[in-house]
Amino acid sequence: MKTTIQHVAKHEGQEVTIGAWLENKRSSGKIAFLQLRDGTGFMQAVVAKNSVDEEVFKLAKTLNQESSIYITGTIVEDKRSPLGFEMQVKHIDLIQEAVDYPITPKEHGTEFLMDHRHLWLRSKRQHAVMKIRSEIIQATYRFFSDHDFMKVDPPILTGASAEDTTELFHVEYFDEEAYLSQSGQLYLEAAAMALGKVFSFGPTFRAEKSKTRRHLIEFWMMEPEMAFVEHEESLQIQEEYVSFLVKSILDNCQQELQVLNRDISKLEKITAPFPKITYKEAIQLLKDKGFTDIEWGDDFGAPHETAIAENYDKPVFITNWPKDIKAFYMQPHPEEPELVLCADLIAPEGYGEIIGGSERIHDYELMKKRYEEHQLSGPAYEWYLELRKYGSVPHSGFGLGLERTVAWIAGVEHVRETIPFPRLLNRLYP
RNA sequence: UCCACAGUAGCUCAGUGGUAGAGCAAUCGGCUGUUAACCGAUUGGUCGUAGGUUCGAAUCCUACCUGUGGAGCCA
Repeated sequence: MKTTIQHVAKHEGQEVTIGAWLENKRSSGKIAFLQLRDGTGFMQAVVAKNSVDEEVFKLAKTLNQESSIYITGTIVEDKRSPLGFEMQVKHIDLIQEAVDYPITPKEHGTEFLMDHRHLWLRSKRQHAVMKIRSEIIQATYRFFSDHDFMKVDPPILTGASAEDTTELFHVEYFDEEAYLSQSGQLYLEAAAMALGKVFSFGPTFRAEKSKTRRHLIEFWMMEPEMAFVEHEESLQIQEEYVSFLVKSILDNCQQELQVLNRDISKLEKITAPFPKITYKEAIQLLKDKGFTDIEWGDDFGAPHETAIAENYDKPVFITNWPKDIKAFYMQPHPEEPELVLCADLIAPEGYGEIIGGSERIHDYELMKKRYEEHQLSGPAYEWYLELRKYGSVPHSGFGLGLERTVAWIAGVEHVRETIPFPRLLNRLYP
C-alpha cells in the first residue's frame, strides 16, 4: 500500500511503500539508517542486513544523498524516533541515483545557498518556513471568508501610477508603457464600492535599491479594503486578523516552530487588542530613550521602529501621522487637520512594520485638492476621483506584507528565506 | 548612492613575507541503534581579476569585479 510520511501512524504494523528522497544516511557493517524525506515529513528507515536481499543492503549502503527511491517496509513504533515511528525495510527500488549533491549536511554560506535555492528548499529548515508561509496564506483566506470578505484580484499590469515611477518596474505593453503593480489599493477601493468588503492577495513589485533583511524586490501583500468601515474599526479588524494568524500557526505548526527553534511563549502573548500610541507619543518616547536624530515631522527608520517595539510584547500600532509624510489619499484627522487617520503596525522583536493602513478620503473636493497639491495626474486620476462622485462612502483599508509576517512568526532573521524564490537587488537566479 | 567586512579544495574555514592546510562531501575499507554517527585510507588548488613592491606574495600596495551586513530609500 502506498502512503506518505505524514500518515504513517495510521499504518502501524502494516507494510507500506513510500516515494522518498534520501536526506542522509548512517551505516554499520550489518545495519543502515536511512533518513527519508517525502515532502510531507521526515522519517528514518532501518535496513538490517539479515532481513533484506543482499543487493538491497548493498544499495542501502551505497545510496547517495538526495537519491530518489520507492521504499517498502513495515511501520513500527519506536521511542527513539522524533516522529515516533520508523520503517523496517523489506525492499528498495532505486528511481535515480543522485551524484554529488551540492548541499552537504554541514554548514554553508548564504551566497552558496541562494545560488542553490532550488535545492536548498529541500532542507528541513526551509520546509518548516514554507509550511508556515502556506499556513498563514490559508489562515488568511479562512479569516476573511469568515468575516464576509470577497476575494478580488487587482491587475498586475497597470498603466495607472499615482505617484512617481522611479521605483516601478517598466514593461512594454504593445505601444504603451506599463508598470508592474506596486499595490492593488486604488483598484481595491473601486472593488469595495462595488462589493463591500474585499481583499486581495498577490505579488507586488518595487524597484527600490533596498538591501536589508526586511526588503524584497518582489513580495506578496494581503490588502483588504472595506466600505463603511472607519479608522477605529479597521484597527480592530487588523488586530483580530494578526492574532488569528499567530493562533493558526500555534495550532497547526508546532513541529515546524520546533525545527526553527522559535520561542513559542512569545507567540502565545499575541492576542487582541494590541497597544496603540500616537505618532506624537512615539516621538516623545524616542526622545526619552535618547534619540536625538528625530523631530516631529520625520519618518521613522528601522532603529526607531525597533526601539518603539521594544516597549511591548505585542505588535504596536502607531497612529495619526503628519499628513506630509503619508500618502495623499489618507483621511484627515477630524480635530487636527495636519494629521491623518492612519496606522502602522510594528511587529515585536525588531521585525519592523508589517501593516500600513488608513481611512481613505471619500470627499470629492478634498481628494481633488490633494491631487492638485501633490501635482498628480495620470490615467488613475479620472477613475479614482470618480469613485468619490457616485455614492462615496467612508472606507478604510490596509496592507500586510506576507514575508515580513512569516519572518516574524517563524522567527527567521531575513525575509529572503520566507519566499520560495526571492528576488533581491542582486539576485534573479534561480 | 554611501559606510563596514569578506573572496584560499565541491562546501565551511585556518594560514598575516619563506614548501598550500584541516573538517565535511566524494571514492575504498571497518563497525547491528545511528541522530551533522564514528574509525582508517585515497582523491581533490588559476589562493576573485589585473597590475605593482620584493630575492621571494595567499599574505603588503593600487584599481576593478563579486558577495555579505547596514544606511539612505521603502502608500
